[in-house]
Amino acid sequence: MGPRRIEEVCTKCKDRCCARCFDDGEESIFDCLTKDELELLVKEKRHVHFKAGETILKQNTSASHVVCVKRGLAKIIAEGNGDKKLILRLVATHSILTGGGLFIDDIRHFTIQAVTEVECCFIDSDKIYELVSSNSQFAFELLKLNNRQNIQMLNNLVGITQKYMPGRVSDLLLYLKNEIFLCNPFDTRLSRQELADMTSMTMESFIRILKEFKLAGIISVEGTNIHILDEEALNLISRKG
Amino acid sequence: MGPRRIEEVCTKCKDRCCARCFDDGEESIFDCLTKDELELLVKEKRHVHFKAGETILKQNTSASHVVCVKRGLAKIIAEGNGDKKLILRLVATHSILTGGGLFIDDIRHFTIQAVTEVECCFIDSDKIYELVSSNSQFAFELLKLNNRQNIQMLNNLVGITQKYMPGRVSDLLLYLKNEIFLCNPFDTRLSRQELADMTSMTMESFIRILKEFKLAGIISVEGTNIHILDEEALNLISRKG
DNA sequence: CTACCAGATTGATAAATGTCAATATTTTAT
DNA sequence: ATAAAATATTGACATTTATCAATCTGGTAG
Repeated sequence: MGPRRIEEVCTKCKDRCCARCFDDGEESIFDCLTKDELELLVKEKRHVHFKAGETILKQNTSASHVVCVKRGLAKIIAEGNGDKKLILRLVATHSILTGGGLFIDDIRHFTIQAVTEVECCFIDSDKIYELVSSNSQFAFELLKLNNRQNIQMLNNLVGITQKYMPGRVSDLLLYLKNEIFLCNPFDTRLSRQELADMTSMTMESFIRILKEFKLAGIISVEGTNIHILDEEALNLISRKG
Repeated sequence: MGPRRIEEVCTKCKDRCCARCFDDGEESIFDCLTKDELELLVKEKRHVHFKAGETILKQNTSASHVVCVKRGLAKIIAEGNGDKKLILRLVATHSILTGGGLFIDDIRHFTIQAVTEVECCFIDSDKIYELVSSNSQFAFELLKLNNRQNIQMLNNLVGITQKYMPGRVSDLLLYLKNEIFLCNPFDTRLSRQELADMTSMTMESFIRILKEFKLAGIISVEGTNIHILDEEALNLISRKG
């Protein structure tokens, strides 16, 4: 009944999948599960591979599964009327994604799309329901995760509604460096349009602000590669609005 | 051990307080609690009265309590740099308010302020922790409530970032009628500044849009009293952006 | 009743942001 | 390698929104 047994259930994935998905030292909401519960979770889950650009979950479809991203980078998009879209946040390795409507209307409230190649697992929502009922520590962890994500998104959106474009671009660059890529020259793999969609401005406006920052010596840019040269300047611009 | 016993614990409030706060036919996340659990929740809670304009909870203070609004209207504010503020939503009777940071950093992420006179109860956060641990149905209800509120706020903010002012004002008017006051000529009790803060625009701009709507015969306005004459027009403007 | 005060309204103007079209650059397919 | 397509950049201009100052309004203290 050790982890070995659990791993065998999923025949598709060899490396860090299944039980060990969530057993790599990173904090995880699954840490609190017993072996049996983990086995329940992992049984019948499906392992899926997405190419860059593919849609993982589509807004307004039925939310029968949650998704665990195992490898790669994905973006969470709120789609509005017309082709307006707002990228709410990026998702890197080892996150659980519910699509927003879990426990309520079972409708997804955002679209999730692969930025790079993405490997992930689909788990039945029902399993999550079961675990919330049977394991209060798990419910607690899920509450924490939800709250943390929502506060982050909220702060982000409040910034977008209250700051001028340079402040928003500063916030985005700092977010990318400090919360997503965790290193300094970083390769976003994101198009200008996608970066603009993270700040709620047009691509042209975004490019102009980026150019200003380049001319001011605050950053250097090479394709999708960004190097922050003067982080303090960005902090200042962010605070000033 | 009936409800009477529980009610006696709180000596301050006579009418629909304590156990009966949440026993009036409205759905409530407390419905799933046993009598004993309700008693635990209600013991040591404090009943507080606020005058219009007073701050109930202040952003960035420690989140040692949650608040149940029993009567009156309150607003939830995200305070930004400077005096910038964004009113995220209004809160009417019988809602539980956590201030946002529950279970995470125990810091409040918004300010809650009374619009009219407000009566509410303060409950120790610890009690909520205990109940989440001991009653999985309660954890579930709390998850649902959180998700519902967050999706609503998110949709609202996405609208604000993607629509021009007339669309945002339309959304606000429809929100006030359909989700807060639930009747048609309705008295908001909110100043022009507060209404503007709900749409992330300046007071002057808000007044101008309101005037346009008046001239177009879509609404009539008398002080803080608003009458929606042509809801379809508002829906149209909302959709169009 | 009168003078005051806060909130509401209006107008003129400036600033921020978006739109559209032209051009440059990079990527992809052949 | 070369052509075609997609993405990025730039510029001129239009639109949206904010800012600032002046005026109006209704309520209230004296």
